[in-house]
Amino acid sequence: MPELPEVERAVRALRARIEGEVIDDVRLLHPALKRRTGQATLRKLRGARVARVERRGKHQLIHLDDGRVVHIHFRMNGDWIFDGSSDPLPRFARATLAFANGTRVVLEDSRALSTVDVHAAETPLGLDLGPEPHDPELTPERLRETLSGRRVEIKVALLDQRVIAGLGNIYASEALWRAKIDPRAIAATLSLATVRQLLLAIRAVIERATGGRYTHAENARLDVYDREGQGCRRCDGTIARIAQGGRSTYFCPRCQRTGRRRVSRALRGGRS
DNA sequence: GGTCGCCTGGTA
DNA sequence: TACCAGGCGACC
Repeated sequence: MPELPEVERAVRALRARIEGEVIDDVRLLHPALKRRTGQATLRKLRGARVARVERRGKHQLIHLDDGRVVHIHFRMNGDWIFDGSSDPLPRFARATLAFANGTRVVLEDSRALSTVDVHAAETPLGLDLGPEPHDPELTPERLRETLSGRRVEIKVALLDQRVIAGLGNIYASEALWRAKIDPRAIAATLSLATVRQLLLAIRAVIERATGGRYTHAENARLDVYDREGQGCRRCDGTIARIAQGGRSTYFCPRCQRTGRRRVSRALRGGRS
């Protein structure tokens, strides 16, 4: 479930439940999670109070009043379930955070790729993230500057969290469609005008999704993602799916032409 | 810069 | 049975 709007939604729900509350018990239920964080570290969380809950990109940070930070990333499938400490655990419960007031937060994640880490106080988190999409300091000029050093395809560059924090595979495809940019265009070659369109598109697709949730049942508002073989909503083209960096990209080869690479006749196969 | 592995499930 | 999955870090 996680891209920025979904994580934002999760963070807000988490904040409403746990800010100011005292931790009673934190448990990791899956071997992959236990491998990352030891039992002793978890035990020491007891009695700490949650000072504030913050999102940075797709990371969720629970700041404790002693400066420690519980750091959660949902990866592909994670989500929060809020219930009471004696309720039966959901099938894919991977971690639980129980609080003194009886609130229980369950990390549910069928694929078990989510991560939970505890950072010591006064320690840099090392998230290495770029600006948030709505950061006013993220101007077209600055984004172009960032992209100017990248010889990768623009779709691949957009998934790099150091370029823009929080953008994921769905919205990268959606934004490129909206801006009419070929996802295979080389990032460094995009003009300032094109980057300006791209930034507007990124903000628009995220804006549209905030508070929403793109499950399969509800993704009717997606223009290209998961629409391979279906008609483009803007032209007579047909949505195609290609692989970039091991991920699926959906796009319309007919109307997403900005930045498209010219292929020489010789490379194309020698026809005159 | 590109590919693979992590995990496990849903779906064609 | 095979393929695909909203992410990311390790590896060549």
